[in-house]
Amino acid sequence: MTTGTEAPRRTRIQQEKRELILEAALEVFSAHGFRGSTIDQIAEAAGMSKPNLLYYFRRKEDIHETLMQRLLDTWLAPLRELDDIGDPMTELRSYIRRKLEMARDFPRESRLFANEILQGAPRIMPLLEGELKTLVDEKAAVIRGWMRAGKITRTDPWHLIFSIWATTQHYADFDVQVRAVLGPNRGGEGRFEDAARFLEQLFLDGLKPKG
Amino acid sequence: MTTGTEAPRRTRIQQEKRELILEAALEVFSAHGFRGSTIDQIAEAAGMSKPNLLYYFRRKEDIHETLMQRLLDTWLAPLRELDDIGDPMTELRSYIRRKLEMARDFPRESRLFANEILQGAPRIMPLLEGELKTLVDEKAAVIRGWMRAGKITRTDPWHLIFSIWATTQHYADFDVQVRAVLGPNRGGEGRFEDAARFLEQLFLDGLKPKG
DNA sequence: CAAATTTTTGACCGATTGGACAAACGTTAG
DNA sequence: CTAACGTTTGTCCAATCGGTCAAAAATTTG
Repeated sequence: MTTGTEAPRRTRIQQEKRELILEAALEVFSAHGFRGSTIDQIAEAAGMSKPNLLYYFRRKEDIHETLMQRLLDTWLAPLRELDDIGDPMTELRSYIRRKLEMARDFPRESRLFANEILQGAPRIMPLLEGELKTLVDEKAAVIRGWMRAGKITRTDPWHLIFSIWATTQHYADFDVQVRAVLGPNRGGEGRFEDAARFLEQLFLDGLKPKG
Repeated sequence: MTTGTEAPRRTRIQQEKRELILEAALEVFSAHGFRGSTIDQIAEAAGMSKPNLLYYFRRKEDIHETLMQRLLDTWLAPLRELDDIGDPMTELRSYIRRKLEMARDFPRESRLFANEILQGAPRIMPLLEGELKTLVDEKAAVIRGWMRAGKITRTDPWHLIFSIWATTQHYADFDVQVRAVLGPNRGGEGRFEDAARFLEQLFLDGLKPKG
């Protein structure tokens, strides 16, 4: 009995070109959404003809699916690293910081994910209800443990996680709005440091155990 | 000299049908995005034929534009109500609550807006840099005044507003994810009350002036 | 080198899309 | 009633889309 996903067994050229296509597709999909993007756009961004692209990915959806699969792994990595053993405040601080760094360094990935969820997550619903829920429940239990031990203020761990997701990803997904509102002076690269300072104060001061 | 936008001078039927179309278009656009939606889908949702719909709105973009214009007014209403004179804590609490209520009662509007921003706000960029920035700057000054007066903890007012937007709108835009993670037990209608409690604690406790 | 294999391309196809149009149908005011 | 005006629809069109295919070009393998 072989596994469902067979060994790909790809050529050197196949590996390279597939990477090229995925990079181009990330650019295009994150900017226009799945239906808003055309194979031609992706092919042009990847520097090849449409039939050539379709030689590496037989369907448009295959590109998107591959992209989403890769994304989810790296996307949830910061939460996976939240460690039961570590100091609660330090753990939460570095989680927030890592999430904000991802918003800064991988805004396209964030927007790709946001697009998918906005449309009702038609392609990753099972993952949300399965892998993601399991992970969040697990980490919520960790946080709840810290609360029970009096290390941090008691709150709802799930909504705490949601609010960290929301605030950090906001700087990637709503980037144009953030920059427009902050204006040319404060909207430059420094906005992420300002955001980091603000979020640290908001979450960590708020979570300090009360006398 | 007349204004740029002439008086529409519409029939009773025109008014009714245009409303019907806009309602249907909100449903469709918010679910699939602009490019992901077709005129046929909107026409069917509005219970009329495509040519008939095009009799009321000459182009697909016109529907979207009308929808966005209406949206922005109601969308920014809560922030406009933030009152210099009122008690800071009360004002912020009701702002957060109102925003969360909008996420609960008008999720389609929220997603329509999120979609537009995600795509780089191609159709409302001037509004963001103009009207929106002006409003936010004005309210940030109000908040800063409260901070200077020692009524609330000092932080960055702009990022405070961003984080309120992000956390509240998250419950509309990422609704499927929230429900998937909370599961059938906690993901029901009660999730908004849980969120309200959490956000109140997060923001208001964090903003209480320190001893 | 030469055969086998992989990669690339131009031409093409059916389906879908946004939109035009004129004719048919309804409504309303005189 | 009837003429004028507003509304609705069936039909059609050009453009775009995702995807196919066979043949040419390039690469790998023996």
